[in-house]
Amino acid sequence: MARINLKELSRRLGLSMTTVSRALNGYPDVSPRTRERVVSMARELGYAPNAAARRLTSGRSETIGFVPQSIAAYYGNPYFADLLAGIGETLHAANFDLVLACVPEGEAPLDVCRRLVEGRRVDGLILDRTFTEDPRIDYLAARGFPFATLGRDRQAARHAFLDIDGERALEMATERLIALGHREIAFIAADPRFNFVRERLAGYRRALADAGIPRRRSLVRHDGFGEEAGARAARALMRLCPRPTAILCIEDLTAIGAMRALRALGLRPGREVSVIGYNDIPLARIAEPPLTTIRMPIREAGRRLAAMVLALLEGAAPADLQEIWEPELVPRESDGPPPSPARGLTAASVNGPSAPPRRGPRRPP
Amino acid sequence: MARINLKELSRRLGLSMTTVSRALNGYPDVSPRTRERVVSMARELGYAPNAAARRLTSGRSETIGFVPQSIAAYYGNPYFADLLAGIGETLHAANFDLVLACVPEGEAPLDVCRRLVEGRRVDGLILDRTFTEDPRIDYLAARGFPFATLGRDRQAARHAFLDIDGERALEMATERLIALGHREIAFIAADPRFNFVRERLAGYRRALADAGIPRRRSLVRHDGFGEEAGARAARALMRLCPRPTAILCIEDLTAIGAMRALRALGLRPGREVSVIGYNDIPLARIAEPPLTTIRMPIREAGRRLAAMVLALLEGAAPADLQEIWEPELVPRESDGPPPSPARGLTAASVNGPSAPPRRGPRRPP
DNA sequence: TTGTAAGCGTTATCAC
DNA sequence: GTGATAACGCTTACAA
Repeated sequence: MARINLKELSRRLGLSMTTVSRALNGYPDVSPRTRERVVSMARELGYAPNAAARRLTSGRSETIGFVPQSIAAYYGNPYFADLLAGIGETLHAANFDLVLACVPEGEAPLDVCRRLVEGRRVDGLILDRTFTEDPRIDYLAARGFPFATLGRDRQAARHAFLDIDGERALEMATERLIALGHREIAFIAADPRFNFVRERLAGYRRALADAGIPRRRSLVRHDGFGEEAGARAARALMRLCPRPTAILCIEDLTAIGAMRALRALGLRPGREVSVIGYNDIPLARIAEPPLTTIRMPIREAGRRLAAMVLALLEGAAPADLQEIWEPELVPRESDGPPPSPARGLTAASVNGPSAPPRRGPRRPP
Repeated sequence: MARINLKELSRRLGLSMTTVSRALNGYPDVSPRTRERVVSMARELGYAPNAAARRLTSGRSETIGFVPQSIAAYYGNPYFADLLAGIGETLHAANFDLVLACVPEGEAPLDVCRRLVEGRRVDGLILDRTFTEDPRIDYLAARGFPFATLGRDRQAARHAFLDIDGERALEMATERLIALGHREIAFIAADPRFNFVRERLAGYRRALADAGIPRRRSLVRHDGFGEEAGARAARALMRLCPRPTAILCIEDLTAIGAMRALRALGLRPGREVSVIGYNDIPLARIAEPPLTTIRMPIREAGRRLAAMVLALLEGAAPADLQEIWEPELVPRESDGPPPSPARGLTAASVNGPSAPPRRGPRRPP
């Protein structure tokens, strides 16, 4: 089956390429009869415009790139598929392609961005897990290239972003622990070059400050993601004096590793030591004990990010495309009052009134 | 910074576009001095060829598409990122882009393939989780379009594929249970339209047949993926008479759900009832008890699939690009002899000699 | 309402 | 070795 092109299609119709093109692309100045003839013959012959030609002429690639900081950082994170599905489904509806840029180890995400931008392979980009000093952002912002990030950063004022408020999330989690009576609250964090890590640290610190609890540096660790890191950090924390009675974790697997290490030390998570995770992966619900954690509407976030980039291409101003969504704290059984409560609160009295009111995320139009 | 194109670059060099193009693309008939001048000035001016123009002229898109049967089927599966990373990294090295096609619910994967193929958006495709009757395959094979699948199917003789041998995996797992003394062995499978499900069922049946154990239809269920499905299926299986003493599962989350349901019934997984999973997700190692399961080198598989498609574009014959890799059984603690052993075997005597010799996967050249 | 013709930025085919 | 020049298949002023 020889592929048919516009020239051949219009020849068979006895029309000019111009008219056929216009009929197919929905321009108004074509008579209804002509349009109908064109459309039906195009369908019959299986005509599909050559994307390269269309892109060359129009100057638009109808493609959006997604450049993860590192796909490796998503290993074991079951929500990567969700994020991609959200992005992809929105782009698909707009007839855009999604190019997934994989940054191999040893290569810089910036170089991958460059290749995409300078070769005009994409019309816009989506970035995630930005660094405090992120060359991708400097580069794109300097060129005025359309892009949106998942998460805020220092330059956020200048570009589109969607942040699921990690600062607020850790503030909520920390407040919850404080209300339960904890005062020695540890945080197993990760590389603070990640903006989302810094953000969550800020929430933790703010809650402590608001409660008048002095910070102890040794309670904050940067062991990072995964179960092993969590276990290692928990063991180290349990050697401190005084020992923390609660541990916040940068993500659920870290928390689950921490809980495992605690059990191995004869400490029951949720009783002797409280643990709170982040992400609400499926495992969180069935962990022992079920993990109190933070839920993020990640699929929805993917959709919105894609919609933001498309809006930028339509001329929207970045300043109008900046959203911060409220995360949701999911109370389960891995936290509770400290062994010798400083105040007389129960888990119930905390779950009740201070359960966070859920503000639904704003939807794309 | 105005984007510079070939015309402008050659004007500044005082050379023709032809020569510059040839110098840049490594053609032999350019003098070394000229090439050097061209390359250095191109770098200096930040010249990057326009992808659309290049694609239009060359007829190649330098893009490979990946069309998952459904991204939704990967939710909660932490290895999706691994597969993509493997594919992406190999394509990147060949200077190819990866288009991830998301098939929204309600749309047919075939239509997504069509769009990519007929718009010449991709030079080749990678498919996964093929169906027994898979219109994507019929379509691509009929057109002679280059593609490779993750997993075999009925038409496998005609196209490139890489299969991590699910039939062998389930045969191994079933043999292991038989050697431990089990005879009532159940299988919680999934929709048998998936070739990988049928394949695994075949391995299960072959092992039973080889051991002279008659099949019982009620021992095979098709509840599908995820923890809930596993729990439901396990409860149903435990109502059977005689009750199965072992349960094979289509994937780890299913197995973990089954174990949960068993515990709720007062049955200890690995003691009263053996359970074996599939995939070796991180959770498998830390489940209670740690789950015996099948490990797949999924990242490596992604790399090899990408390499296969690239080889097809170089003219390789599909028949030379068909590989079946040996999976690896990871023995842990969720299986053991049945409560009243038919024969006197211990778990140790099974783990020892019949632990599968690992044939390493063949590597891409 | 329809048609003509000029690009878009490359690569490939020839000559020189 | 190098350089005109013609595709590639489409969109879009501009004309009719």
